Amino acid sequence: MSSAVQPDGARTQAYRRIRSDIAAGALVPGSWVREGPLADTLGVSRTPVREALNALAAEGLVEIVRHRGARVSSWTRRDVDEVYSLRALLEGEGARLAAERADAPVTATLHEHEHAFADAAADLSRLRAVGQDAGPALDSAVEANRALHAAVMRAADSPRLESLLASVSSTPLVALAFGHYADADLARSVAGHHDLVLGIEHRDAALAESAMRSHILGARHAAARSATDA
Amino acid sequence: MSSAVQPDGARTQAYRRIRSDIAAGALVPGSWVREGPLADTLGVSRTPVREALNALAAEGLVEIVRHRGARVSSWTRRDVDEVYSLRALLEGEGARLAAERADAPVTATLHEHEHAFADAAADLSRLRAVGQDAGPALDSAVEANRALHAAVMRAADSPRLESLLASVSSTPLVALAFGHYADADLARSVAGHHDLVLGIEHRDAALAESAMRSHILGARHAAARSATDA
DNA sequence: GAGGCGCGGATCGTATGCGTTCCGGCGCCG
DNA sequence: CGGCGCCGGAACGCATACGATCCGCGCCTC
Repeated sequence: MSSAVQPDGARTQAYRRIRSDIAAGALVPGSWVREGPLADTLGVSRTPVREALNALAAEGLVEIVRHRGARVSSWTRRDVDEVYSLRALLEGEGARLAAERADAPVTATLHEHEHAFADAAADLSRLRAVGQDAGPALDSAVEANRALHAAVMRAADSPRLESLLASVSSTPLVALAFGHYADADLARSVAGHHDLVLGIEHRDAALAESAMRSHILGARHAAARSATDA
Repeated sequence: MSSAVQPDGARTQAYRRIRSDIAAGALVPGSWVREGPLADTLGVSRTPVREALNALAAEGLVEIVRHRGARVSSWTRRDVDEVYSLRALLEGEGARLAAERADAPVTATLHEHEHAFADAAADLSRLRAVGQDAGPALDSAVEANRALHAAVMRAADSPRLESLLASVSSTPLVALAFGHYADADLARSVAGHHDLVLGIEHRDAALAESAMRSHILGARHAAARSATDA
């Protein structure tokens, strides 16, 4: 009846909805996510909702207890540290690979890294602009940041690495962290990204990996500030 | 009618079955896994089978195409390399953490690393024994190897790292690789594990990480020999 | 008054049914 | 003779139905 009939299935719809509700804070950690009510809200049946919950459980966003249901995962300080350590490890590796492979079509299935990195440079420019404007367009900074990281992973050209990273980055903490970004943090972030792009463009794997690692490990502290629960 | 009525749900049953069938080679890469027939074979309905397939898809063991079904993933040489690189990265990190945390109860939720590592030493002994006997008890070596790696990850005390590792180790390649182990490989493996345990027991993070990395990166070549498809 | 026990309600886990989508083969047309 | 469109069959995606399991609460016993 609407405009779009079936862009994607009901399952994906449920998945996105629950995910965004968690990220937005509408679903607080520890609260239960009932299948029935959610199905009614979305206008679908319990089956796709159930599958979406299983997918979210696989990513660690919710915990499922047999015959009890699914509840939103709680994040302790230690969990946050763990996630950021792993992100540093994985994204560092991604940056290293990106630097090594930049415009060096060694293996098959590679297309146009250089082109992909033109985008990355554009993202960096956007970040810089926001850094100067300071403040208002923070959403834009978040988006530029996300795009830059995505460009790096694309250049790394390692689907499984990307998948692993998604498993730990899916957390709403990444978004929440930005809410606690001080201006100094933002400046440091921009500078870090500068080194990162520099390292990749000059095929300096050590610089790229190191810059990415410090970028993430630095962000960890900003994130830690937003971890309130035990 | 059997003995056990409900040890665990039908979903887990289906999951294990499909997984082992893939590992055993009963399901060859590229072939389709139909929901209906499998449900009949297992004596359950399509629903739990379907959920099991989704779980396996999340781990990358099968690929699901909408309205077509699930088929066993094919492994190219490049996929194998990628998996082993990631294992080296993750297990290396695990070894590093294990060495850093060995008998140093800094954070909460740590119990008895030292005790956990008594087990690890025992596993190492078993590996050594097999190394000397050479040949016959290769299954025992596989098991000892698995136990040792598990002990390291336990000592690393990082649930998410463990989960990520499972995502890439789930592959049947790990088991297959041992089938192509030459005696020299086995000896190298034992020596590598020796350094690994040494590094952890002496809290030498660099040694532990390095030993684990070379152990895995070495095993990659043995695994590469068993990768036949394009 | 405190603790154990049984009952009712709610929710999940699985089974089954129906509509939709896609593939493979056959006939028609250029 | 080759390419294109239609049609039948099969499998999936989702909806719905039913039985199993667990929690909360009131009652009974000590």
